[in-house]
Amino acid sequence: MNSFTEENYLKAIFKLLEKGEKAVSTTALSARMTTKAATVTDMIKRLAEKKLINYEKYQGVTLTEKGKAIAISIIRKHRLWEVFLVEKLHFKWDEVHEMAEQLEHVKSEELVNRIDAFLNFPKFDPHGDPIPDAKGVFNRKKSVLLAEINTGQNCIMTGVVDHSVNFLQYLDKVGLSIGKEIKLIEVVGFDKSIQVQLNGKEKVFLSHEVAKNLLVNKQ
Amino acid sequence: MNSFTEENYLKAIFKLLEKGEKAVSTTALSARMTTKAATVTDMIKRLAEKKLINYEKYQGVTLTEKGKAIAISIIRKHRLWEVFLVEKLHFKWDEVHEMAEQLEHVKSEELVNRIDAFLNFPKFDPHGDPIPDAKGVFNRKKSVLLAEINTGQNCIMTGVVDHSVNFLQYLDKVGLSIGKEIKLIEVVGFDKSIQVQLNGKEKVFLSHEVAKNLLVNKQ
DNA sequence: ACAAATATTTAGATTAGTCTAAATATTTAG
DNA sequence: CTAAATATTTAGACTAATCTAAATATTTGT
Repeated sequence: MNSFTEENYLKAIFKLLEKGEKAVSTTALSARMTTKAATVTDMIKRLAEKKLINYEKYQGVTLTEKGKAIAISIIRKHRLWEVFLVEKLHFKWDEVHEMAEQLEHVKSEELVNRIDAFLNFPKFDPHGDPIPDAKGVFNRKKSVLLAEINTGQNCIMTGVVDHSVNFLQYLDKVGLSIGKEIKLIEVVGFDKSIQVQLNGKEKVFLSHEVAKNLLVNKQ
Repeated sequence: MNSFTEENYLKAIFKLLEKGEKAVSTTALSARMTTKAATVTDMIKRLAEKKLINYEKYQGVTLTEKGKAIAISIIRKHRLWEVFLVEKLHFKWDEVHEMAEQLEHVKSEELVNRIDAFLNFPKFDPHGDPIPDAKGVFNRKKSVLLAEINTGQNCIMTGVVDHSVNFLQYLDKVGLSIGKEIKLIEVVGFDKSIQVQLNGKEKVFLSHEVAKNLLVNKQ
């Protein structure tokens, strides 16, 4: 079994690799982990020993398949717990990170899969980040706020920022729900309200306030 | 902050003290923690240093108020998580211990209190053990052994003494579970086995050994 | 009561994860 | 292209939690 620290290093390496570099430097990792470079060198030697990362002196590291699978499973647990904390325990989306950092290390595949089912297999966490499935497969695109996309862009609604009953009821009324296709027709400069087309059919107007609270995935 | 290990020692000391002794010996603790006596001596020195336990060489240990409060908070978390796992994720009551052992160390008072509310403030865990409230007060309504009640008495099952997988699986099979109504029909003098009626319906025979391991609240 | 048995502590070692300081390798700028 | 700047690794040390072996204290049985 791997320690919390090892799991955290693997997660950090995964996230840094996701940014595009082909290998992660000791310095980048030490910044991410808020430890010293010497500490990172020690740790990556141990992870390489365990065949969780590929490491050559002075050349940075990459994940092996085994290491990558562990990193993804930690990310899956982190994001599912975040959904649980927000949806079921009504925490705000910006309060859950620290708790999820601890919960992600609870060791039980069965537990995380049951949480997944309990939450009805969510695809995105409350921050709009995609949740890998039980096989480690996930949609790599992060969701963005509807208020931040360009005219003409086609999207799929993936979540909300504001979880208030009022807001959810409003969405229901205008016909917006998770999975709905949304195309941005135009932005009105005056108040930044927008006109969108739903499922290639009805067009509706949404205030900037509403657009700031809707998460979408660009298509 | 205290480490997982420190929290586990405090919990173990609390449980051993509950058994009635006025101090916990190094040997008792080493058996409970499955570590060596020498390891326990090191650890209790550290806990005494932190003023979480009272310790005098060769005299065993007791908990300070501070240590007791921590132990109770760990027990509260453990039992609430067990209720969550059984009630919400539909685990069987004999599958949840290991997961709860990990979850009990997640640090957030707010989290455990919200879980408590989410579960509607349960008073007993799935094994029938009482759950301390947010102030550390146990519901002291002490359940009694089924073996100790009188013929004709109506009870509600609240827990078990023996937590072995074997015993819990046996109970499952005969249809006994927390909350079940049990009426004592008769005691057979020969071997002290008993006949009980469940929920005013089916009657079943239980050995004295089983009756000695079932906790009930008289109605 | 006192020797044998048992319990407890001390001493010295190990591993994971961290640090600082020094050594070495790589990258970059003139 | 080489010297300076930067990045990385090595060496040596520290703490928490554990161990074994040895020393010491307490308890028990005749």
